[in-house]
Amino acid sequence: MTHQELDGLNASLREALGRIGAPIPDKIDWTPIPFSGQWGLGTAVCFQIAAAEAKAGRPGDVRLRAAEIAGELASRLTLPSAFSRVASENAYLNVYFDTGSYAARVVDDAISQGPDYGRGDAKAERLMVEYAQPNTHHSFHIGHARNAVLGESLARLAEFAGFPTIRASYPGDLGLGVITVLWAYRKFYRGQEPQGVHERGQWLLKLYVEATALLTPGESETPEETARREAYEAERRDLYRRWDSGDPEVRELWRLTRQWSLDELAEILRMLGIHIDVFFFESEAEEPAKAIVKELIARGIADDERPDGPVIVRIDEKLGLKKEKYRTAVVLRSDGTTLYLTKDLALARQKFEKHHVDRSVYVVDFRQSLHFQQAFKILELYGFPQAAKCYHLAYGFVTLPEGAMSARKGNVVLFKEVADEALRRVQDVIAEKNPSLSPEERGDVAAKVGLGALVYALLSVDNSKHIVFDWDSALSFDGQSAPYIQNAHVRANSILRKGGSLPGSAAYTYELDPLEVELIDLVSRFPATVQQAALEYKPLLMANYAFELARTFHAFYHAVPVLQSEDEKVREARMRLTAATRQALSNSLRLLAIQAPAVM
RNA sequence: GCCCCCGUAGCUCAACGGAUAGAGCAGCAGCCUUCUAAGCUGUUGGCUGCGCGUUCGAGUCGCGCCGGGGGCGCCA
Repeated sequence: MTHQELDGLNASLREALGRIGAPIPDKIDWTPIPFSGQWGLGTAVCFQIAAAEAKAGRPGDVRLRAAEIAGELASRLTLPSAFSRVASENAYLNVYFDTGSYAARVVDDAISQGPDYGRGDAKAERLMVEYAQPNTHHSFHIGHARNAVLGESLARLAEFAGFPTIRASYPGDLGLGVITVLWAYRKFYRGQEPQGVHERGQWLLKLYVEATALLTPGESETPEETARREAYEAERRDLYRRWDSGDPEVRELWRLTRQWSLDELAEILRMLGIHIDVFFFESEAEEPAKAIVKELIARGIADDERPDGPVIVRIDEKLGLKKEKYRTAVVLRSDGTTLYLTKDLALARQKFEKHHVDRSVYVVDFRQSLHFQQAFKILELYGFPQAAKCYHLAYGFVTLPEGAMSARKGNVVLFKEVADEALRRVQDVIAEKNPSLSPEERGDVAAKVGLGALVYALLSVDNSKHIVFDWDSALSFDGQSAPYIQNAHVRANSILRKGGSLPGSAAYTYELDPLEVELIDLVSRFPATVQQAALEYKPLLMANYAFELARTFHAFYHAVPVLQSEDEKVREARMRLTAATRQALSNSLRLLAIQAPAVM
């Protein structure tokens, strides 16, 4: 649907409205008609007109009158050439495309544009997605995976939709948790270093769990235990001081162990197909954060209550709100040290000024909603115009059936464990379903399908909802799942491989099967879905689209012969439709950060 | 006390203010000498938490309840 065609259609409609003496609305919305075997656009303007007439005093039933208007319009509308038929149905005015020419255009576009099919026009605004920001000295669990996958899919969608896009990560590399690990390392494991990227990363989590147990008051401690714990606690505090003052030995150990975490993170990101452009470290935000607080005080936005209190911003008061909503935020402790919020303000400024970001998306769990609302409002008060385009993509937790995951208690499901298990399960399925695959192919397919299943399970639930992690549903290979979509891609691929060279063009002038029309319809909607998913920051829309497309293709595959078509012209047209579908499937999966294997 | 999120089929979830609220899982009945059965077809299943309002039209928007979760001055 081009702008010219839509304009032409609207012009004819306005003319027809004029002829029947009806008021002409400012804006006419056309939406796809619910699928009925032929494909077109419908508008509900008749409802609006009938409602307006009723309001002006015309008696009678609005719905009947709308149907009457639709009927009159249908008989008087001069149809632009792209359309073949106009009808009044359920008081809607529907126009139907010339299916043949439209189908050919959709299929030709998808095939000729290939991996770029659906790419949006370049946009002026620069967008940054901040995600994959786990704390160091921990290991990457399934909740972090939800974050990483959401952010990556969003970044891919935004980029493909036309936004210059920067991927940013903000690891938390300081704080009591980090110091706790360092303490345990120096106390019990000095000089040790497990071999293997994941082993080292996971080992730090083990240290953290052990240390936390030793430092947490027990239920019935003996006096000796209490004394020991308090001694440990004093050591940890001392270590924190030494880290803070820049003690070379402590800093060196911190950097070394931090690198272990970052190495593991890099490996996991590689598995997920994620490349981060910019790393911001929390430990590097301290000074810029202090600087911004000074400015906030100087501008009268922040109130300095030191030495009796901290530096605060009374946000509601500054905004003139009567009810408490954004409340009061502390931006600097009374001892002059910064907080998470302070660092986020400094980080935002760096994003705006150094990276020239116009839209800034933060993929962070929903518990931090107030934190981000406060941060965005303070940025607005400061005067950053980009503050209005800061968006917190809040997502719900991944919990276990028995309750929340807790790194402290050590009951976390690590991403790597799930990935390994996914691989094992896919290998089993391959052995059963497709034993002819070579060992090399098996490994490759298992990685794509296993990880794909996990990624899809995390993306196909609205980000506002919690996910209860369950091995069987997270690694489901049936129904609404990545393997189902990948399998549709593989089947299309298989047809095309057997069909020989793809015909350069084909006509859709024969009587199309309803499944062919539906397939063409879905393929044609891909570009609009990209835009909507990117602009609304909702990878879920793409996840749903990919499933719909795969489902329709599977049905088509069973009901409609392609290579076995008796008519050569029909065979060519269906081969091209299969190729167009394969392209839309492949592009959709790519935007979900899921790989599409050629065989499975 | 205030703020935010969620409530749709037995379970897990979809649905630009628009046409008969849809999928998957689970259940039941079928389909592999035919392009990969990780598939397809059929079938069972609903006062969209409750009430009022706005609208030609509400699962969707507004207000008020109920239930669940989260957050609220020196944690991150």
